[in-house]
Amino acid sequence: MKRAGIHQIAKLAKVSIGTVDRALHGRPGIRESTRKRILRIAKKLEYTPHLAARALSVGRANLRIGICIPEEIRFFYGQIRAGIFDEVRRVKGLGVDLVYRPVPSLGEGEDIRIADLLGEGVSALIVTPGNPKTVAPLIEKAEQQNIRVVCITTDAPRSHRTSFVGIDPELSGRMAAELVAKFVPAGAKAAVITGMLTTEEHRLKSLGFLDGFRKDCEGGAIAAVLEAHESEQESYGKTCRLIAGHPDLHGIYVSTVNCLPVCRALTDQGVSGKIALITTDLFPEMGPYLRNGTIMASIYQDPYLQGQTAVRLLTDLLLNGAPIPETRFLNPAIVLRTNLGQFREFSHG
Amino acid sequence: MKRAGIHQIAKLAKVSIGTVDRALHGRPGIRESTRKRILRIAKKLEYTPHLAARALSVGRANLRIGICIPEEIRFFYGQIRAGIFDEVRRVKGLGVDLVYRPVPSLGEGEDIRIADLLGEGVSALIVTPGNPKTVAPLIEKAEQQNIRVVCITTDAPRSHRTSFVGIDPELSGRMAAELVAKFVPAGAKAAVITGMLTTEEHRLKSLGFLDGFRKDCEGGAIAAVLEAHESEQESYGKTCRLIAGHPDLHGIYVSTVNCLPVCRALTDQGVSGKIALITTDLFPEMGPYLRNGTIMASIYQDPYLQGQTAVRLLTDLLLNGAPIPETRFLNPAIVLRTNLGQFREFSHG
DNA sequence: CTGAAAGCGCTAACAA
DNA sequence: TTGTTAGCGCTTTCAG
Repeated sequence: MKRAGIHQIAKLAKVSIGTVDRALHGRPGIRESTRKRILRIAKKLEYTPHLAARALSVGRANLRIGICIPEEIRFFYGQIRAGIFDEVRRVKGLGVDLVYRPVPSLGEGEDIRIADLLGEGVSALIVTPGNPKTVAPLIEKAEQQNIRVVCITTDAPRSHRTSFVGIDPELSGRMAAELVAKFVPAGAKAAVITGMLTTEEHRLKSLGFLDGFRKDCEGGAIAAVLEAHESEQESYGKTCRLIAGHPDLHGIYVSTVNCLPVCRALTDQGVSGKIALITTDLFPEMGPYLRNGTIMASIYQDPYLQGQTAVRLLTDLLLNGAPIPETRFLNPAIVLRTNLGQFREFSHG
Repeated sequence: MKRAGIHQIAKLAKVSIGTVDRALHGRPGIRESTRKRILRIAKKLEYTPHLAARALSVGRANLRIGICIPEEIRFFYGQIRAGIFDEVRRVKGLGVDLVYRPVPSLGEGEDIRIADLLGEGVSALIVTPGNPKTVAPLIEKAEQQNIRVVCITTDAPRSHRTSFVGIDPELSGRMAAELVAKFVPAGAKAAVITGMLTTEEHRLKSLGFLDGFRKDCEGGAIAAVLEAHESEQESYGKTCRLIAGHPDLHGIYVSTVNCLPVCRALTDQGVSGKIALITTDLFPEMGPYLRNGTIMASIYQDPYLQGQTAVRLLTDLLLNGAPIPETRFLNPAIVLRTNLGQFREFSHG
């Protein structure tokens, strides 16, 4: 059987297609009773709009997605960007387009950018809130204007954003713990090097690791949880002291992207390969350390997939009316020496 | 600036849109010289067809993709199927549709199914060749009719299929080796349990493991490479004997999906958790063994992503004219206890 | 408040 | 060999 169209509905309702259109889209200038009637018929007929027809009729850009992410294209955000752009390109034919308003770095002037986007008539937003507190009101405002916002990588917890795409930080920590626990002997000591524990994400990763390690490693102990505050020097120094102070240390989990100082410290102290080092994310400079065994494995957030997924959630929702999950945790990938070449960071330059 | 359309071209070439259409699509009834001229103009204008318009005009099914995969929906192939169907649904609006002609099990009557599909006017094919030798000629025939065929999961090496989507078996083996090597002490013994070594895929997985283990595990040795021929009994029996005969065995890699007998053998012999067991793929029955540590990790082929990727390659090629890689190796995922819930097999029932 | 009609860019059938 | 024309299903504008 053929799919019902707007004409079909019009005929059954004994109105014109114009009226049907008004009813379907909540446009003004129609009596409430006729709208009800039309909607009922549409439902009965399981009407779904013909997207190609709509795209054709409305011309360019049926659904504009605003993007506000950091401009730093070198690694992580560049991958997110690529994932978003690639996915949008695939559905351009359906009238999807994007408005790219990046910020120079995470959180830098994002309020202005997002406010701009709201003014540009987008119907959806993808953002990495750098400063959730100041961004939250903007998100509220957007959602009230019926602009769906999807947070990516970092969430805006106190807002009513439509969805979040990213990884589950606690799971990241647990995976790291499981790997360490399997690599080290029972009763071993391990340590966590993180950013600032006041940051929710870092706190959860640590927590996940701590709890996971306690359960996975019989008789294991946590030597320390160090806050490196994303500082290279601090990271290096604290790691050196950690190693010196704990000759029986067998595992280290670095929960931030800032793992190079730790690698250098391990190398300099001559314990590269002796201590199971689990890191986070992936960028080219990590290559040598993964290859020579300093880094045993890395928990990879798959930024490209995050970008792709964010766009998919939105188009599935806005084009096909698919349900959208409130949060979408992606499966962290595990980077080893052998599969290094499989990751975009290492195969696409 | 606005994108050039068929009208624009017609005006510049001083012909009608009908003629432009003929030129653009290699339809008959046009002088070669005018076709050349029109094509040149189109190129200069960077003409890209408006897919929505095309889909609308041509009505249902602009690009029909034929699917011939095993019907066994329980696990692996069910995931492939889901990936394919989901992805097709997302571009249905662009006139993409599929013709599903499954075989009961791998290779069973696939020639007939594929031949059927060729007769049904599809313009692309996604197949899992069960018997590459007999399928290859059909693939040749299809490609000669300008039907692009993508092999999925298993390749048809001697054919000119347009692309292959799956994992690199050798890499699978290497990853397993890296994991085992990291889990066991130096000088440890490991074994491989595989299907039939005459099968290319099994041979390559074993090879990858053997070579990888030799390099990754200092002083390590391979205790045995057992062919279990996908038989439960054989698998169980051989594993028991393997364990009995090698008290110093520290690692086992099962390169087929048939890992349950091995798990049972390890459990029955009381070495569950003592021997690092790396398996392949994922299905619900593996859950308990992953949770209790009998299986240390599994190398997951991500069938859903394979299906999705196959469709994407085809639509990108046929709709957007994107280049298509001759082979597309996906990154095998690593299943651990902690991330078990992230996989579709365990979160979607 | 509702109806009628003109396209959107392309395909396909028919005319010349 | 080429031109003309009628839609595809929807949005939008202009009349009523």
